[in-house]
Amino acid sequence: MTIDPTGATPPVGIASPASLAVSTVIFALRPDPVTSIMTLWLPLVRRIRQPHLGLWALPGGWLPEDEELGAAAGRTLRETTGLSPKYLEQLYTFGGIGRSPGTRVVSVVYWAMVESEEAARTAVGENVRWFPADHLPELAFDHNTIVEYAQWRLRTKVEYSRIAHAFLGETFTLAQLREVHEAVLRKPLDPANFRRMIEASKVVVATEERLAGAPHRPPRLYRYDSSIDLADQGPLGPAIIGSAL
Amino acid sequence: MTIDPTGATPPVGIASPASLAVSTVIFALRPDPVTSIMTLWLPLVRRIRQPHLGLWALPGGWLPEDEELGAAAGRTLRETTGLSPKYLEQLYTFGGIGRSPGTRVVSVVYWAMVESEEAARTAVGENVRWFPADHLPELAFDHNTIVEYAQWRLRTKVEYSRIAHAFLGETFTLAQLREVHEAVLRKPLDPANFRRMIEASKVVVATEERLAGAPHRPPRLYRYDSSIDLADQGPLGPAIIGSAL
DNA sequence: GCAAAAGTGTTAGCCGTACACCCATGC
DNA sequence: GCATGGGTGTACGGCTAACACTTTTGC
Repeated sequence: MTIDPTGATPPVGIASPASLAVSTVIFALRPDPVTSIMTLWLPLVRRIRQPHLGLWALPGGWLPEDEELGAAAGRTLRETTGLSPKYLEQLYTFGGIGRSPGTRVVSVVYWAMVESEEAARTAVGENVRWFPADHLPELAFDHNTIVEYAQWRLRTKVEYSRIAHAFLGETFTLAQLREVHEAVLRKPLDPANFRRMIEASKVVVATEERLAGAPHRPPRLYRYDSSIDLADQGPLGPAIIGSAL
Repeated sequence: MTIDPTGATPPVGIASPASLAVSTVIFALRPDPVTSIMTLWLPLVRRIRQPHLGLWALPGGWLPEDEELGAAAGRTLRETTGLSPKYLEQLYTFGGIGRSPGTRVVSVVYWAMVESEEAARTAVGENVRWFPADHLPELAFDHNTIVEYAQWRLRTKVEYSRIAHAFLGETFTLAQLREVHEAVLRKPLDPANFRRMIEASKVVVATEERLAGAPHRPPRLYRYDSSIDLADQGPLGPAIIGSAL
């Protein structure tokens, strides 16, 4: 009986049972090329090795011995896509035996959000490209499943926590914030009720500035109130917010 | 640039960056020895190796190359505690660099629930013991943090999903089901409103049997309706329910 | 009959939804 | 001034909390 739970000594007599990788599902809001409506997009990288050479996959890499899990997720996505996430949180660990041909690979997967402006700045090349989240090609490994799960998590979490501002810049209008919710939840929201819901949650504070230029009444700009977070994130805390990677 | 996200080939030139372990937080409901009120308990195993020799820890073990993550969690907890969980779900992956002296250990942690009767049958020995969840001793590694997080997950999940029946046997009274909710949420619930809430959710079906023996009106026995599960468990599905390990 | 828990009924308040309506700006 | 989105007011319906009340058993 080998009772050595989560212990420190490596498995005696067992040589490297599985390889440990870290991957990230990154979300950003970008306008649909034809309708201009904001929808969910995510960047993928083309595989330049076997297996699944040529297929699109989530950015990621192997876990170095001296790097924290979240830090490794942030680093690999910055190295491969050039993006700096505003929010990063562990999603799930995928370790199915058959998920990768050859050696067993266990992937600790994170999910992240980047601002729309940051996403627009990204270098898009032959091996990095943005895809609309609900029209993905066939991905490498089990990455289609992973993306599905990440989208589900994003949708549920937008409703009970207030993470939507991670898609936006420092200041934003309530219409922009509503646009985020609508894109994630894939349904229109009543502007009046949305305003009251956000005001009641107290997660935003009004600034004195207004956004001019449009042929309507100029909307007020708001700022996220970092001192308040109503969502009970649990004893682990809410992962990395801001560019504190 | 090593782009090989979640890939198949082991890290080239990097020898076994971290050891992979699997641990489980197991919950059961047992009566408080003095007040007889049902509260949350969990079984721990005493460490019989360094580091943290002698301290109590979560049951677990190393991940074999040919075993699924959930299966390994179920097997190790059965081997160390003799318990068969009725519900098992991945909790979180802990991989902090300093969490274990010596080699880097990444632990994929699961959480589980066992029936009260099953828990009562368990062999309790020198190296396996039940502890009340809110009066734990100092545990090995970061296991205190892990248990905290698991309790938080259990509390939140009891409210939006209907997993409380995993603590109970095949049939149960609504008072017993309410007792589960009260123990997990640590607050009393109105019997009348609880009844209506459960009936509205349609997760239980009434049987014709009643529980006699007490000096009151005998309560009706209910059964869990496996065909209905209102909680949106996401694309990954709800982990293992029943003894299908 | 009496105590105690099972089970039913009723009411008040809160909250999400729907929608009518006024406000302010560019053209 | 007119179209359009920003912003406010209000009323309805469903859900939950609180609690009175009836039912059914063992003693």
